[in-house]
Amino acid sequence: MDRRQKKTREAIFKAFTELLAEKNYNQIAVQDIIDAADIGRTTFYAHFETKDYLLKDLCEELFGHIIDTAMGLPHGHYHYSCGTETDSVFLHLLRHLQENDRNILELLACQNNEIFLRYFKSNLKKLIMIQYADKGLLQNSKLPQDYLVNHISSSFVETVEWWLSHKMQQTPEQMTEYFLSVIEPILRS
Amino acid sequence: MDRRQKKTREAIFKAFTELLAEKNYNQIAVQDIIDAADIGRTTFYAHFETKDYLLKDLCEELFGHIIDTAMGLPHGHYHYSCGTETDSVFLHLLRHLQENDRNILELLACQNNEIFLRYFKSNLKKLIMIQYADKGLLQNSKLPQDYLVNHISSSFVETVEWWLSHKMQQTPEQMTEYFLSVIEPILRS
DNA sequence: ATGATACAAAACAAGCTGTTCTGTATTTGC
DNA sequence: GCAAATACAGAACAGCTTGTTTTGTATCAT
Repeated sequence: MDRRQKKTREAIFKAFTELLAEKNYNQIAVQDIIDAADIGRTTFYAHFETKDYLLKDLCEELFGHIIDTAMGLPHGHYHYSCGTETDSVFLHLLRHLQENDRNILELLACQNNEIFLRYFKSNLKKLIMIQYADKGLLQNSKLPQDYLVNHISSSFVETVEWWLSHKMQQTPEQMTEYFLSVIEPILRS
Repeated sequence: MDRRQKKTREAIFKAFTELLAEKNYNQIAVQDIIDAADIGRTTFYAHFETKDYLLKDLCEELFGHIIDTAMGLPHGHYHYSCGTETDSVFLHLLRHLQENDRNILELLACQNNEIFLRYFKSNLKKLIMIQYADKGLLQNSKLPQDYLVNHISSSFVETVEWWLSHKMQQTPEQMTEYFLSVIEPILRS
């Protein structure tokens, strides 16, 4: 990709992220992003058709990255103690979040975080399907599988949200324990 | 309250609700609401400072009503078999939703439903505190109480959302069973 | 009946949007 | 290295939305 394109694209993402940390999504004008990114008006519209598409692209880049690394795909950054059986993907995810990779925390904690949480949840579902379906844990229950998957991913997202609202004072290990103690009893039923 | 005020206020709510059923919140202009409600421009701004405040007021009226009736407060409409011990408040709520009181379903199923689900969840928390805290069920667990309350209310909201996404083909009783089988194991721990 | 209140209509400045045009800088292919 | 392609800046634009102001009319409460 053209060096210039990449540069402006990231400048827009950066400006947008910073604005989201202080303002509501609805209250951010395209003009604000243009000013903050210090680019020409034409340039923005050359990259993104509209503000909504910008958000969509940002989310895909963000959560694609997060989920990929959680699934152990190579990404050239330090891999914690993954590989251990007891180390759940969820602990890995929480550590990843704590590291605040790509300023994702600002976005998850900002107003209108529903937008990001929705993407987060959507990507989590895929992850959970892979993680649990193989082991047959989703079959044991009397509940419909998609209800269960939805419940698990929602619960994880809520756990993250709760963690953020408590300023992440708990350790990732502690949060994993909370989450698992709310989820595991159901899988055994 | 003045008869005229009440009339326009409800005309605005009605127009807004109908617009939300077909359009995204962001895509609805104040002008659209004014046109749909068939009122003067000045009148709208005399009632609501901005579109966001309109939404806020609508939510408060809506969920205040829902939660009040769920808690058994008198509201002059048919009360199902409430009073029975096994009849949970949640079943009552689901039946209430199925009845589609005040077109709340359109709002919960529309785009940008996060706005309403947020209010829904917030009101549910109060309800759950009252419902469970008295019985000491929230103390048994090793989990922080507010984590637990958050988890329960979120799970209920997610249950409703799942129900809606499946076009409410399940009975309220069935949905209550799903919900309780996901929640009760935790309360017994 | 009368003063207060709610509303309608129109006009207004200000701001945002998305596009188009012209001209400049940078990159890529050869 | 040169030339064509590409990315960008700046300005100007029509169209729309917003929130306010002004003037005048209808309805309510007492």
